[in-house]
Amino acid sequence: MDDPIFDFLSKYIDLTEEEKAIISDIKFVRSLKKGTILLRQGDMASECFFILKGCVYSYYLVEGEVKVTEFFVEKQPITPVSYTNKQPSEYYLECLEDCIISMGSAERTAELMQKIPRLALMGPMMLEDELASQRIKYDTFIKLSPEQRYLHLQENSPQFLERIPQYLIASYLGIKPESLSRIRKRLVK
Amino acid sequence: MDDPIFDFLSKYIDLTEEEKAIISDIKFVRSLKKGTILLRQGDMASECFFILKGCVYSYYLVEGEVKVTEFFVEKQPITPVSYTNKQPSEYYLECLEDCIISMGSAERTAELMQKIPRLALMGPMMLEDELASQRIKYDTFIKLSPEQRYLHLQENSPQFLERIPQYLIASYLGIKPESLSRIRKRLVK
DNA sequence: GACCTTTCTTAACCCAAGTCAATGAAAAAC
DNA sequence: GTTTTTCATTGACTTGGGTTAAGAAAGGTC
Repeated sequence: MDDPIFDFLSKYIDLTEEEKAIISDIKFVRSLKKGTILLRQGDMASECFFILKGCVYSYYLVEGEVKVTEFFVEKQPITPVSYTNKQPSEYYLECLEDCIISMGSAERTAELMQKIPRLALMGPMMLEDELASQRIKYDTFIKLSPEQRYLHLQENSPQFLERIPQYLIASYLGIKPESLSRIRKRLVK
Repeated sequence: MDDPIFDFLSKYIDLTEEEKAIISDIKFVRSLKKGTILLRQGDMASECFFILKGCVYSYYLVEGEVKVTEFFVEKQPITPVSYTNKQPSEYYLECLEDCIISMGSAERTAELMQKIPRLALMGPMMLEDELASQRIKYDTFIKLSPEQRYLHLQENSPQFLERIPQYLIASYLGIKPESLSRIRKRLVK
């Protein structure tokens, strides 16, 4: 059983084969085309997600302009703010590639928790990890110039540069595509 | 009993008078002079903090330059990343004014949890709140230009503009003090 | 008050990112 | 395979923040 979900869960908890079977039984997996919108600004998030294959990005639409805040790839969970705080979402979630995604509704989560109560222990651990990485992301952005941010991305997430179009990378770095082109040109020398 | 701590805790949990007495008994409060450093880059955080009075800020030192990431004021908890993940801190915490601060060590927290077990329920709730506000902070920074960030601060945290020197506000907004001066001048017109 | 330190403002000049427009390259659609 | 659309690059020009340096204003101290 080499499902990416179990790979992910094993970071937090050791599951027996029976427990894995229960999870496999309850989980709800969907194939989604590139361009599919998982969550729209203004909508309530009724699901959280786990990416089995593909790539998803989150963005705000500010005066018609896309502002990318995050890329998610294989083995990453996505818990929309809207799912947690029950307010309409401020941002979009969209598939950047054809994706295979496991969807988690409140009902299915409740069913899982009922059948495997100790799964609840994972919640705070995941929250802690999420908070730490969110803080690091903010602090990195603050500390670095656009050029340094590009180098940092090259260093730390080179896969992104290969599979994600440059105009979205530019937005993620807080600059325009033309500026990213120039930065790349500068760096070649 | 109008201690700011109980005001804060009441957001998450209703405490009996006995429980409040236990907390008052265990809590450890210190008066600290302006300029006191609560946490140094490279040090392990052995305490978390709750501000009863005063103002604290966090900053990185990048090539000798101060990069402010956060201001904390009355009724705010401060849980250093280093306290949670047991790694040396990457940033500093310093008193911006004379402060009265309640300090929380792992030992005192354990003692509290033992005497009032249901306090443990608060942990995940606080984490969730922290995560949401951290995300909003990042997203706001990404979405706005320096001038818009200043207007946003003026709108949402006007107290900061009164009690915090402008060169630290500038750093928090990601710009130099001279640029903030110019932005303010532009906006007057 | 006089002195010193810290903070804020202004001005001149520089540079990197934004804007606008054109072109080329690559990918998608037919 | 051709057409159409999307994406990336380049150039000319603008704009806003960085740099440096000087001086003004505000706060503390003796």
